[in-house]
Amino acid sequence: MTSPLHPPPPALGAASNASFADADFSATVIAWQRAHGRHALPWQNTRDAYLVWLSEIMLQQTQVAAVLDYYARFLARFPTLRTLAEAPVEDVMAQWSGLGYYTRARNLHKCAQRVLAEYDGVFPSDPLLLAELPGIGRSTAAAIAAFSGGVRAAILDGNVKRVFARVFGIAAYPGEKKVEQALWLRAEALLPQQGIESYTQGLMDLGATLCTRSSPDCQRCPLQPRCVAYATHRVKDLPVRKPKKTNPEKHATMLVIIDRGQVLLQQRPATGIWGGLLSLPELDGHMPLDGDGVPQPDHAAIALAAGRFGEVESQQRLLPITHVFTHYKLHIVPCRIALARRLDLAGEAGHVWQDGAGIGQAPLPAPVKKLLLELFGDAAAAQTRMAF
DNA sequence: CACTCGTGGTA
DNA sequence: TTACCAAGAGT
Repeated sequence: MTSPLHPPPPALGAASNASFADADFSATVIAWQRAHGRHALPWQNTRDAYLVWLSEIMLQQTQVAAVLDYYARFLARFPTLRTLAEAPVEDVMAQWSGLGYYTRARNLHKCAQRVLAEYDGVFPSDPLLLAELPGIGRSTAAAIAAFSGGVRAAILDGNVKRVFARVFGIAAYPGEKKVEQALWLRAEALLPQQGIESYTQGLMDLGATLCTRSSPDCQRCPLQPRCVAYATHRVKDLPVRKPKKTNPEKHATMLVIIDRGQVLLQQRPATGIWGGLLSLPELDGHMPLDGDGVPQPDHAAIALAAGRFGEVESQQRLLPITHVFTHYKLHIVPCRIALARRLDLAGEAGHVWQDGAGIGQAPLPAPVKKLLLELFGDAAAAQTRMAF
């Protein structure tokens, strides 16, 4: 049986780790980074662990272009670790609204509070200690330690996995435990003795700018002479794709209950999709299926659900929205409901009336915020822009 | 360990 | 349009 790794991994143990050592590899990456890498990103050219940490959390599974605006706005609102730790979590969620993976925002807040309480507001420099903090895993801990403290520690993010898979010709799915373990061994063994910051940034930059998933620029790559995938014409086939599975489709009816320029919002549970965000109340219970098997709530069911909040004056089905997640597709049928008389919300825990003008600042999921901004017109959108 | 968790860009 | 997936972590 042949190993998917190239060259075949030796027996486990410290000695096998050392067998991957290759000073020329790191020297090549470092030289390339200093000449052609990125040096002007907002979170670079600093050793402030707060600035580095925030960027690393935002950049988890999120591309640089999507982070830039959020990073600037977040720091304008929370310029220091203390301001973040002492802020209400709702404010943190509002700043994160639209960026996705909202557990990151809750863990960010928790982490700030723990660093303040346990480390007097100063991040530890040891990656093992960093990795014990909420939201910081092994790779993120290494990146923070390397960039903010010059600590020699290995990262293993999507960029590194892709570069390694190609350069070393690793023809196995990197998400598989055994393969990932082997990748960590290489990552540790290839670390340079000097210049950990340039090396770490260089791996990220190579993956992000040259060794991209699609249409990589091998002609400009400093690792091309030693790239197994390039030599064997397998660049397009590596890294091995994740085994695909068919994603389910889900349906939700959202109630857009409007009264006197306000819309009714409901706090979502802390866990699960859009955890901890505000959103529109959803219609639960069984709904009759139409010809395509799509649940279609009838007017009576909608009126019954909305009746908890007031006397329904009118209701109107809005255009359906399809929102695609990584692992399923959600079909939203929004239903606009006008109230003739509003009941008080005592006994309706987690519900709140939101001014139309404040929608842009509310901690809402992206599709819900988009829908409401359209419904409430340019006034709410203008208010959003003014706030920044 | 397999699964969950957002959003926007790309082909 | 559909499918894929990017500076991963938590469960």
